[in-house]
Amino acid sequence: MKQIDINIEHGDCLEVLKQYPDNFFQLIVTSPPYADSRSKTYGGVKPDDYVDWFLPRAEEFQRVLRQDGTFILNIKEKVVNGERHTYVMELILALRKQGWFWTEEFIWHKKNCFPGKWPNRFRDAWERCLQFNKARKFNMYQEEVMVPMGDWAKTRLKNLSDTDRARDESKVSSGFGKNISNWQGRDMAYPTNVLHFATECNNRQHSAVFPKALPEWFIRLFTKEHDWVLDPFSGSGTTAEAALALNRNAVGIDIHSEYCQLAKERTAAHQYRLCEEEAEYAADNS
Amino acid sequence: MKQIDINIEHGDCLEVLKQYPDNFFQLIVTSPPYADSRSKTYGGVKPDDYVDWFLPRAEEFQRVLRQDGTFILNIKEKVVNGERHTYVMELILALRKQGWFWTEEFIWHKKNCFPGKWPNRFRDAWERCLQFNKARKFNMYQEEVMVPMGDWAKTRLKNLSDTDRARDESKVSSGFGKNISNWQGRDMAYPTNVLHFATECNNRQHSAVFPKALPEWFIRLFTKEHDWVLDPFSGSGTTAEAALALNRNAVGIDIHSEYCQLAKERTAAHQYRLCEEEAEYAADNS
DNA sequence: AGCTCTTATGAATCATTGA
DNA sequence: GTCAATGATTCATAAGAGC
Repeated sequence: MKQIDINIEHGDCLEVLKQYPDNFFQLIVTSPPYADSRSKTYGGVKPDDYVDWFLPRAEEFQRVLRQDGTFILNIKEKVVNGERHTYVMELILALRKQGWFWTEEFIWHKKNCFPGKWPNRFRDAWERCLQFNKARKFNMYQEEVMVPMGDWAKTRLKNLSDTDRARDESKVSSGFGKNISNWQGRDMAYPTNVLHFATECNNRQHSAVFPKALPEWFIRLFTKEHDWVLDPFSGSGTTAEAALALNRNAVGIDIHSEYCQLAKERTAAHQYRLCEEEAEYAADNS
Repeated sequence: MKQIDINIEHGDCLEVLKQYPDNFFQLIVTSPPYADSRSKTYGGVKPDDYVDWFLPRAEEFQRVLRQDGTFILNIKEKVVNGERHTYVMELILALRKQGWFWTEEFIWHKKNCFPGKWPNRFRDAWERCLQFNKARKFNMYQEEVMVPMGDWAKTRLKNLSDTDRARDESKVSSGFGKNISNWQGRDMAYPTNVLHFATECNNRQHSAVFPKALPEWFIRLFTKEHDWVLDPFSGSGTTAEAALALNRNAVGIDIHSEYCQLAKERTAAHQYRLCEEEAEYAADNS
């Protein structure tokens, strides 16, 4: 049994990452400090300065990420002066100039978003999860995140009608046909690019709204066991905890020592479990 | 009873709109032809040329829109060469330079999105509905789109199948069950900025590009009866039909005469109904 | 009125082939 | 080599039919 490592590092990821070699991490998944929000607790980058602040760090991310690795950026633009700020749009364009491929934009639909009422907008119930890659080919394990198929399909597969196969011939102008027989024996379907996760509102001391299920989903999709996962804005260590629970190695970096302390405590339990298992394994094989 | 007008105009909106005065429309809601490399399908604007093509038209939109009016743009970027093209990002930035306020981005979640499987991406289940305004203050009637809490909860609970529960990974403490208590005693709730509409797949001759419910929602939210609604890329007239059904005046413009013909036919039924009602009204008051 | 079962089809994407 | 057309892949919804 291979050892699972976990490093929680204190400092600015721009500096800390210099210790890490090129092409090291399989996945970077992070929810960086949002512009200006929580300005006291988290450094407080102004919306207008956000891109300039982010880019040098993204350059380090690109260096330490493997060629077949993936970078997931969970972000949402703030409302400034009654309109959505454009720093996320600008960031996407700037990251592409930096050499990243903007492969996809997942939507995280927050089902139990914060209540509230404003005169000219509704509650914000979604965030972006931007997928960037170093190359067009990257590792992806789609089967790991399959979801139960709709009830409709299940009942239908019991009796396969003639017309279900007939559309192969009667193709429409688009040249689209279907072959329902492929579905037989399956009760799982591939998900879409809209993710449904409830925000965790546990009244811990940290205000992170990042539910563990979110990094978990991307870790399962883009890495296999014993791969290395990085969260350069680690906060209370949700990503590291998720990685550990899935038997991946993890590095979490945060500029606040309190958060690092918290993250270390959270991951300690997992490490203890892993050590136990290792000891058992060793005993069994002695 | 005031007369409801409907104009379906044939031509390029860039030209046709010149006949309309400044500050005329209360709402512009449209789903423009998406960028497409194939030139035959719909005018065929190439992704790289999209912003340049769109901007002069947006300038006309800005002229004919009232100060307190709203412009809703339903759009989604295509995948080009394995990554999302950036023309929508660039368009948002360009429209802001043109003077528009980018107030909000609604997400249209298409639950019955197009099937398919690919090695490095999942099915695309959402589109953007970008909200632009001429001023920070604009008309908005939030009560008109409130969702009935009781009914929704009831049907939701009734239809809550096992797969629904398995699919919603809201197994956190704040999950589905807990929120039910919050609904007690409340009939209506404000929606969020995530909209759920299925694409219409009726076996008619004309296939609606977007479901009627989508323009309907925005028309109810941003206009009152007898306001003027514009769809500059009208297609088969879904927006005009929705506007008419809600007792709003509508103008639809499309560059294809076949679509204009179709739109006229669709709206004719509504106009007939309105005339009938008017006649009755007149008879009652004679 | 309900309920099930049947059927049509949708702004999709990718790899390959052909011009 | 670049660009355009073709074939292969696949799920959720509503409308309609039948009971």
